[in-house]
Amino acid sequence: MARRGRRRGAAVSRENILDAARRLFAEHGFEGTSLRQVARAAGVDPAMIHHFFKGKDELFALSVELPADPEEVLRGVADTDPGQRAELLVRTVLHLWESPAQASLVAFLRGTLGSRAKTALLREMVGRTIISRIMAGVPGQPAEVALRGDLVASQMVGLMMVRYVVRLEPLASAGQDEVVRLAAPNVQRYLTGDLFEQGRR
Amino acid sequence: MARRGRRRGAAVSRENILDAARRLFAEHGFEGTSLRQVARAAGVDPAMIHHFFKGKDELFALSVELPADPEEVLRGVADTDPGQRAELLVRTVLHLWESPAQASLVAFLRGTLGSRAKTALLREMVGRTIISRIMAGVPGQPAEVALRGDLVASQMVGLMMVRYVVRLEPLASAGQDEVVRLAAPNVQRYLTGDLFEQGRR
DNA sequence: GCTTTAATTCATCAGGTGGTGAATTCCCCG
DNA sequence: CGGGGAATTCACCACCTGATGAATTAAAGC
Repeated sequence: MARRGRRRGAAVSRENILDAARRLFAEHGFEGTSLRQVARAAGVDPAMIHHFFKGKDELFALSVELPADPEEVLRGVADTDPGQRAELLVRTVLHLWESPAQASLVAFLRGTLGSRAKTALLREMVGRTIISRIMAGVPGQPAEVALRGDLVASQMVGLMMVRYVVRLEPLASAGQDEVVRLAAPNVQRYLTGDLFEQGRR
Repeated sequence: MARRGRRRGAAVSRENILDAARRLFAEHGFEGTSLRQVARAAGVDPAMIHHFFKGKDELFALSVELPADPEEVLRGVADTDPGQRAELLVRTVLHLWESPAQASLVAFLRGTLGSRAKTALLREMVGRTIISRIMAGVPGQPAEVALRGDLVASQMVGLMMVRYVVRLEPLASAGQDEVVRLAAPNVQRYLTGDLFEQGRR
């Protein structure tokens, strides 16, 4: 059934492989996904993967690479007044996660959280690149701002995990606007609020 | 060097295997860890694992099983006035994660988040068991309480991820008391605060 | 139209995977 | 002290893993 040699028509196998890889990595993680599964899902011989990519690592890197440049996505956020930045930040992140990029993002998290070695990559990326952009222009001593950044990250990461990875209901099905309304005030406190207030409410 | 037959002295191999499994599952996740690696780390023949456990699944389940019964750990929390429950909740969870159980907990998360199938397990467990205990006695309509529970979970999960799995600095090294002071007010808002407040601070 | 280049499959490799059955050695109970 | 049962290792099994090199076919460039 599968004749040998080049197929007729446009050459789309490379993209098919990337699509299949995205899906499978998102479902089963990095080590839980085999090249043969990917090839089968893409309707292609396993050797094609090595023809197009150097190996499993490169396939993973290219298929789940962040489909959007964090700098670009967060540009608007960094330009907003820190005192009202939270709402836009939450909205922007939700928007990104509900785009076609979702499979890549889940795959990235699943593959990346799977092992300690890969987690280091995520730490560098989230830590230095993303957080620093989110915190740009926030007043305060550097040490304090860094701590605030981690706290913001903790809330955002938790939101992504619960809503998109674990999919806890009813939060997973809540509307985007509702989630923004619910979470933004907490994020805002981490960003610029009084961290040492006593006996609120 | 390794003689055949039973070793002299006390029989500790079973515990050695469990310890090694905990460590390796925490570092490399479920599929990233092989039985032979575990056996090697435990200084034992691979066949021992099948002698003591039914297979890799049971080894994983037993080695990373929650070392503390959620019901017991959260008992004090559920008994506290909901209006001041957040501080105790955060403190309790931090305490648990800084106990010897940490390796098991990280292993549980790593193994569990690795694939979609295993994530369902976590969803059931966190969703029905843990959250319902945390939210016991919180006033409000069931649907609203469920949503509040998910929000609390999002902050707690994010905190665990950032502090213990990804280990973002400076949050990872912050003192327990400080983290409680920083995060508890936000958790409290999710628990019993006004979720629809406008233009705070 | 011919040649170069890329896409595709096949056959195969060395090594790792989880798992099994039997043989050997020791502990513990009677 | 004798014997039953548990602990331990060995020798395998069938299968899957990522990877390679050569052979075949089609598209692209001239």
